Amino acid sequence: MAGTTTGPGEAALEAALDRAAAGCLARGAQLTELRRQVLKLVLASPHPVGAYALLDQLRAARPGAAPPTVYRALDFLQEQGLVHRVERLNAFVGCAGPEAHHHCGHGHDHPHQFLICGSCGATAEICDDRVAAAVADAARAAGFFPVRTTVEVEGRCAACAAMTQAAPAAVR
Amino acid sequence: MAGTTTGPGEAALEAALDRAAAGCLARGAQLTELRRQVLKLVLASPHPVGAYALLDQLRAARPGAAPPTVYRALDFLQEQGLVHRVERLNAFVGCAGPEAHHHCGHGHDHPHQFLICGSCGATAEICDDRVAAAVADAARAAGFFPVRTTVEVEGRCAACAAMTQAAPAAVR
DNA sequence: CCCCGGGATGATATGGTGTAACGCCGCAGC
DNA sequence: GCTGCGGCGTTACACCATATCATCCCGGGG
Ligand SMILES: [Zn+2]
Ligand SMILES: [Zn+2]
Ligand SMILES: [Zn+2]
Ligand SMILES: [Zn+2]
Repeated sequence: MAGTTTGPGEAALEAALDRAAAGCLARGAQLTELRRQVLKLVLASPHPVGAYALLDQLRAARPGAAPPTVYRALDFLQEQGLVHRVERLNAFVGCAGPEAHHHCGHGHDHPHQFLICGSCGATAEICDDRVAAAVADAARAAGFFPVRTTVEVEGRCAACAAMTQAAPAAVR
Repeated sequence: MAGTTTGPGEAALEAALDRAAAGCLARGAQLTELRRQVLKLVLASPHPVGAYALLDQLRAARPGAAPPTVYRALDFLQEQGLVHRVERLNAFVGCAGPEAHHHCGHGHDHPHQFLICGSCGATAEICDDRVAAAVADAARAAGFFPVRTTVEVEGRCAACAAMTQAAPAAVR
């Protein structure tokens, strides 16, 4: 195994960044060096990462970086569908499947849901059309015109649930 | 009409507070004067209200109030299912139907979804079982054990959508 | 009566998150 | 060259949330 919880390997990471840059160009936008650096940090993190944590890491390469530096980059990356914000955590994650979603018919502003483990912090992105449809239906039934939907589920991931059952006392 | 966007009338408000107090007692908790004041402020607001806005209003009655004062009260009210937090807004709203939900089989920790108008700020709470079921199914299908679910839809309410269509330039 | 424990509140301090506003620079395009 | 615009640096500020310790009250035991 190359990296268990350390994120993707360096080579795969650079390849993903190149793909992201190409996608931006195709949409008439530009993945600048700064934005690329921020995206790299987000993708390299195994868990959602706060803006100020990104800022700390970013300062290694850019000593003058300040909050607006990273927030502007994150806004851009969100518009490009490369990064999502996790509202419950005030944190950011790389999109799990920017090109996989193209394959299943979704653009760069695709519906998504998060499964957040309250025990280990792991956050998984899923893309369930039934959920998206149910939410859109319920909203329209109330005379509402949905634009953007946030679905975040807090609970236990499979690994943590198994561990809790095996050794309940080991948590604390 | 008693109050269009000014929230419920004083009498209805006090009645709701009395019902809330009775519900708390039934669950072995106590709606103290402070908590009752905070709940009253939340219920009186036609829109989601931030903790510091509540604090400002609360100081009229309690000059010494500080952030922990209002946050502790809000935590209690959330546990009692009398108030919800809107993650996207970092704000709080009174639960739309604490006793209506009992009627349809939900306890004081009931599933709910928010429809947030990005134009006028109006936030409606709905309780759609199909949405709740779809989210729970999707989570379990991924081997995840859901505990608490957040569903928040940003878009346009019926009134704002109609207005935008009638006079597109009137927004700005 | 005194002591004690727990719940609620008061009070102070600090940390975390996000944005406004201004200015500079480089690069088209006229 | 001037201008418009996008990207970025820089400063300052506003808003959101929690940690920590002290105090008060009130019911239960000794
Ligand atoms: Zn995604
Ligand atoms: Zn876990
Ligand atoms: Zn509710
Ligand atoms: Zn509206």
